[in-house]
Amino acid sequence: MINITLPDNTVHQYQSGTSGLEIAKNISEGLARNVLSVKVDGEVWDANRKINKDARIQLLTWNDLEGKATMWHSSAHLMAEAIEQLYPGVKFGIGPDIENGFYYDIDTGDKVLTDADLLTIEKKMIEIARGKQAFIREEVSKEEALRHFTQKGDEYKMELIGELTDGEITLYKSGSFTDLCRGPHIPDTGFIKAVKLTSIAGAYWRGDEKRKQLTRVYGITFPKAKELEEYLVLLEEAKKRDHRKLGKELELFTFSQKVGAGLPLWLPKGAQLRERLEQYLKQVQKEAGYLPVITPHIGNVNLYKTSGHFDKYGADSFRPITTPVEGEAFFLKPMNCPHHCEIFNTKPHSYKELPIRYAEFGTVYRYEQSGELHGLTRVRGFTQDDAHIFCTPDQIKPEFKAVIKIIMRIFKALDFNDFITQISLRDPKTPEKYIGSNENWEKAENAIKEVAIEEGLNTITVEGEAAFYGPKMDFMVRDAIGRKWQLGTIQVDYNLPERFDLTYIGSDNEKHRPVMIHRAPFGSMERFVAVLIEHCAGKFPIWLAPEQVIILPISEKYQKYAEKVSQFLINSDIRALIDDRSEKTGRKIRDAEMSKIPYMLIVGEKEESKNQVSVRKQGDGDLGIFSLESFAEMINSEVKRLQEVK
RNA sequence: GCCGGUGUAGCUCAGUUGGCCAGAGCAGCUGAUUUGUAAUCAGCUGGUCGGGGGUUCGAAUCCCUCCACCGGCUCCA
Repeated sequence: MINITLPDNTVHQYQSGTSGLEIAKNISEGLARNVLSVKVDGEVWDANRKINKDARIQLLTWNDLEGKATMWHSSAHLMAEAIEQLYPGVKFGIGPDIENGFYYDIDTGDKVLTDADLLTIEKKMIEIARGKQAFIREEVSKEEALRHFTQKGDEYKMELIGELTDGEITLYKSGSFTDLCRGPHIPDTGFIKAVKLTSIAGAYWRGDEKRKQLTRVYGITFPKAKELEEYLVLLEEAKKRDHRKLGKELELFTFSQKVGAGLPLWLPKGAQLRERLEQYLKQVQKEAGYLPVITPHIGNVNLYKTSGHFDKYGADSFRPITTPVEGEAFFLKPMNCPHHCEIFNTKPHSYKELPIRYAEFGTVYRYEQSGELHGLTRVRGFTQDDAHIFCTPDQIKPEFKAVIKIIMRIFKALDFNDFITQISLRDPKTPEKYIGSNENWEKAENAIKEVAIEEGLNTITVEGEAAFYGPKMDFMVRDAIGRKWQLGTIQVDYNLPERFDLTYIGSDNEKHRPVMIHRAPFGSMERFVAVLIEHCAGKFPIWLAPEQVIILPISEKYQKYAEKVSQFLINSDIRALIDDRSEKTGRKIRDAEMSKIPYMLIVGEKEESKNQVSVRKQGDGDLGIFSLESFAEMINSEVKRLQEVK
C-alpha cells in the first residue's frame, strides 16, 4: 500500500501502482472525466501512470495551468499525427505547449504549407481526436530510440536523442504517431473537442539562423467548442486595442513609405501626448537632481570606436555618413552615452560633485532588420528618455534605488500595475560576448541583485540577457496581444568610464574611476506611447488626453455661448474645442465618443440661461448639470490628482 | 535577413473562368436642415488598383521582380 496525500492534506491509502486517474475515479466520476494529468511530488505525470510510492498528488484539470499545458502538449502530438497522415514523409523538430496553445516545428520537405492547409489539418485532427486514441508511454533505451527514428529518417529527433542520457528516454505513442517525448500527456485524444490552428511561420532549427528553417504551425485547442469561440472573441477584442489601429484612428502617428520603414511620423495629437509625458518626466527629474544636456544626432566614427560600439554593432548599423572633402566618417547616433561621457570629460570633477546626472531626450537611429519593425514598438529612429549617472562605486546602490523610485512613480501615475521586473545577467557560458573585467561584472551583478531584494521588487533573473557592457534591470509590460516589451531600463556600466578614461578626484587627492548608470524610465517615447495606448485602449488619462473637453452646442443659436464656455475653459488651463457642425446632438455625441474625448459639454437654452453646462463623460454617459466654475474645478483637480502620484 | 500571408479612394471593404469609362459605406466638399445625450437628407469630389517589368487584341485579375504591411523566427547598444 502507498500513502497518497491530497491537496487538502488528507492522506489516503491505495494499492501500489494505482494511477492518478484511478484515484480521481475513487473521488468522483465527474472529476475523473476532467483529469488531464496529475502532479506527483511536484512533477507532472500522465494521469494513468502508475504511482508506486508515497506521494503528495494534485489532480490537474483544465482549470490548472499545468492541466492546460498537458492538453496543449498532447494537441501538438495530435497535430503531428494529422500532418503525418496528410503529408507522409514529413519530419518533426520540436512541438511544445506554449502560453496560449502549442506549436510544432516541421520539415515539410517540398510541400509548402499554406493557410488553406491548416483547415484540412484541423479537420483531420478533430477526426482523430474523436477516435479517443490513448497516449501510451514507453521507456526505451537510447539504442531503441535511435533505431526508431533512423528507420523513419528523422534526423532532427536523432539529434535530440543524441543529447539525452540513456535510461531517461521515453516515447509516446498515440494512434499511428510515435514521438520522442518526456510527456506527460492526457489520457486520450477525446479530451480535445475544439481545434484552431492559428498561424504558420518559419522557425530556425534550434533557434539558430545558420541552420535549416522549419515550418512552425501554431495552434490552440479546447475541451469545449464554446471556449474556442470565447477565445476568438477575446482575440478580436484585443486587436481593437492594438496601438497601430488606434494610432491611426485617433490620429496620433503614421508611417510613410516615402519617409522610410520604421521611421514614425508623430501627428499633432500624438506629438502633444508625447510632449506632455516628456514635460512630466522633466519635472520629476528636475526634482531628482538631473541636469539637462543636448547632443547632436551624429557623432564621429572614432567616438564609437572609443566606446566599443563600432566593433560590436558597426557592421549592422546604418552606413556611416562621409564628408565631401576631409574624408571623415560620422554615424547617426545609436545611443547617447558616448556623447555624455565627453560632456563629463570637459572638466575635472571632484568627488564632492558626484553623482552627476545628465539627462537628455535623445533621438537615436538603429538599423533594425526589416522583418523586425513593428508599429511604434520597434522602429529605426526613436527618442530615449535617457540619462547617465556618473557616481562613485558607493553611490551605485542609492542611485539605483532612486531610479527605481522614479520608474515606480511613473508606472503608478499611469496605472501600469501589470509589469515584470527582470534582472539580466551575463551568460556564464559565453564570456567572450561581453567586455569588461570579471571582477567588475560581479560587482555590478551583485549590486543589482541586492537592490532588488532591498527594494522588495518581485523580479525574475535571466542569464544571457545582459547588455554587452554590463548587467541591467528592465521593466517589461505586455501589449494587447500578449507580447512582452521592455520599457524602463537601468544598466550599470563599468566599461565606458574605462574606455573614455573618465575620472574624478577623490578625498585622497587621487584620480578615481566613476561608475556609470544608464537609465530610461520610459525606455523610448515611441514604445512607451505604444504600450500606453494599448494599456488604456486609447482612453488616455485626462492629463494626457490631446483634447480634454468638447463643447457641443445644440444648435447654431448657442454658438456664442459655446465660445464663451470654451474661452473660460482655456483660461482655466483646460484643452477644449467646439463641435460647431450643423449636426444633431446625437451625432455630435457619437463622434465625440468615438474619438475618445474624455468630456462632452452639451450647451443649449437651459445651460446658457444659468451659465452652466451639461456634462457627459466618455464611456459613462450623462453626469448632469454643472456650473462652469465647478466643472473646471473638477477637471483640474482630477488632472492634479492623477499627476501627483508619488 | 528568413518562412508564410496581405496590398483596390483618407478609412473599412466589394470586385478572380482576364473584357463596357473600377464599385459601396464612412470621411471630405456644397446645399438644405437648427437639431437635447451614440449616425438628418440630397448632390458632388476623390483611385498611377503598392512600384517596375512581362504575357495578351485586352490585366486590379496571370507570370517575374522590388517595396511596404501582417503573423512568426533570428536579432535588439
